[in-house]
Amino acid sequence: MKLRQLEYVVEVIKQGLNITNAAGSLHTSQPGISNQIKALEEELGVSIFERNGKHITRLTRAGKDLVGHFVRVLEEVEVIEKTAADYADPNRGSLTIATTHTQARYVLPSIITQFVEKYPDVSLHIHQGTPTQIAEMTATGMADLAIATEALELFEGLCLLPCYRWNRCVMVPKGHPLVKEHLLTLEAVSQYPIITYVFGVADRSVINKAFLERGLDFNVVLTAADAEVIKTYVRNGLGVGLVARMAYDRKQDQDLQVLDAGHLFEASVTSLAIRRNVRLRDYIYDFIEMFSPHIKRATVEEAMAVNDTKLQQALFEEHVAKAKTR
Amino acid sequence: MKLRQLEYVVEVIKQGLNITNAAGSLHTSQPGISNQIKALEEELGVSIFERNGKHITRLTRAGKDLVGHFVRVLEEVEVIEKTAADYADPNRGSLTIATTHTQARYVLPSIITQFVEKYPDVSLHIHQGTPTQIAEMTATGMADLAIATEALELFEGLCLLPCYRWNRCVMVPKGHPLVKEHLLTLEAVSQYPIITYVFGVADRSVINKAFLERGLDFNVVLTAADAEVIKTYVRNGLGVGLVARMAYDRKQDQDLQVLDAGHLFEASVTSLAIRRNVRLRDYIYDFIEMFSPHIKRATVEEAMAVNDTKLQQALFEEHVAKAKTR
DNA sequence: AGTCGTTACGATGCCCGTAAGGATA
DNA sequence: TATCCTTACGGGCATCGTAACGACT
Repeated sequence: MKLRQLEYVVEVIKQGLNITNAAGSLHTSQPGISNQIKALEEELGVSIFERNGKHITRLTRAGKDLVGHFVRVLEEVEVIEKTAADYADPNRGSLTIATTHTQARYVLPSIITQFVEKYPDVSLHIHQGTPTQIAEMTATGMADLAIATEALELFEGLCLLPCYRWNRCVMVPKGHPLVKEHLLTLEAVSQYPIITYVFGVADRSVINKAFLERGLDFNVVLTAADAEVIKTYVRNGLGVGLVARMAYDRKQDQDLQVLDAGHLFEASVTSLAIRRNVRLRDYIYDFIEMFSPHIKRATVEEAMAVNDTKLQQALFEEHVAKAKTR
Repeated sequence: MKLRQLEYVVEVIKQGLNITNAAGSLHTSQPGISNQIKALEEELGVSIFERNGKHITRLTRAGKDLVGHFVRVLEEVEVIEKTAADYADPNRGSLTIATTHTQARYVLPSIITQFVEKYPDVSLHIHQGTPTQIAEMTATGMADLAIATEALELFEGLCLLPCYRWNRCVMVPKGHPLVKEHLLTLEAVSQYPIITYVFGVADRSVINKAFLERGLDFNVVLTAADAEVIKTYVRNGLGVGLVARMAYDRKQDQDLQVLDAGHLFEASVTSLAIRRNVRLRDYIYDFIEMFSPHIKRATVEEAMAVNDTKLQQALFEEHVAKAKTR
């Protein structure tokens, strides 16, 4: 039995039982995979794949039973490699962060700056996407960690850590009538056309919920996936922007006026997700702590060790309570 | 990284950091191991062993951290092999039982007979030894399961399942004065020289405890490791035998008389031990159930899954309650 | 002097990639 | 016909065992 053989089997399954595609993604030849899998099957004395003529149709019962163990072996091998890398050179390696526009544009820059200064030999990659894409990238191992406010909890195999609490603000052009309001109210805001996030980004549903609970009609004239686009239309006078508070840039947004809306909406929590059963490099633990100081290495390891779904939920709630407001 | 390299490292450690011995036990050459380990260290970028000139002195910090993972990979590989073997041919394979004389001679024969009839293609091995040896053989994987009354609980990495409860009897030559006693008492027994087990076998301490609690002097003239030896001296008139009840053989021991002593001593429990994190072949589960019908496959798997020492203890006690008297 | 690990070297055999063959949709 | 897996084959490379070397106890 060879590790390569296990990898091949797992990749063929990942590629939907297609050896050709697996060969492509593993940068090797079809016959190589075909032969190795056959050799493995012969050594084990059981077929892993059911073949109809010259096509793979599905896993055999033995195959289904075995694949889980294959995956566990390969996961453990990965742990070995990462552990060794940390001893070999704790400050060299790569870090891939999957995140949303909001985090990448407004929250991460200062932390990233700190991080690259401390770890100049770590090559950093930021993948931007929707919360769902982010979660998937992390679950499949393409990214080391995910940072987002939504949809991370949906993925099996991810370990979730709440980082910070945030709320929204209203952005208007200078001199807008809303500025004169003594204390901003939902009623006042609802008088104007609203520009805000699309659903699935930045916990949009919280906004709808707030208006609906007060029985207010509100007119969303435009939705966008990120605050920069929203701000552009606010500048054009299309309506009032309803965005995350951290999306306000003191220097670049001097032509806009910000009205805090923290008292109008339920706070949202931005979380960080990592794949379970993975060893993180030392510098990743450090990054996490830079990003969210209350999450120490021990906190992460504790959360990773919890396997029961209910306990996970309980631990998550406990951490939510500790998350500070940004 | 190759599985063979991981095996080599683990074996070298098992052999007390001696490559030469590891080569011997793995049936390969020293240079092969030396080179493979060096290749692994190079690939991982860290030294696993500390070398003083040309001698291995100890594990490096990285080595200590990594070896645990190596072992886990190899354990999982073993699970794969056993699982595959069960699909390939569920009734072919081998079963190695490590046990004491008492079990091997008096308890196992009937079960073994049943078993070989049901599984003629399983090659059966019985290793006899002291409880400590038995436990060690099982912990190191030399034996699939251990059956004994003592010392099994001392080994980390073993999963313990209570099988049955048993007690002792007094064996005397025909016509011995003790036979006339209406109900056997410790006082009566203590009047005669006693022949029984050595310490460390068949829960000998229970015997001492019973006499001491009653404040009785008792005279052990001879101790032996197994009941056959004890019976021989009883036949020679050296004293009365105090042995496990199941050591009485109706046919061969017709010249001896048996007096039950179940009311005089605390019952002992014979247990079965298996190594943790191991997949057992289907027929081994069947053997266990033949041996101890209340232990089903699910019972074993449940006990194996419990990792916390205290919970293990609790589960064990619970099973002890279910163990029947033989 | 003996034990033990490393280096050197030649032969074996495994594995990879290319090319061709056959089966299915 | 297009897709896809298998078989066949030749070249390259890793690995194994023997033998010699060097270091430590």
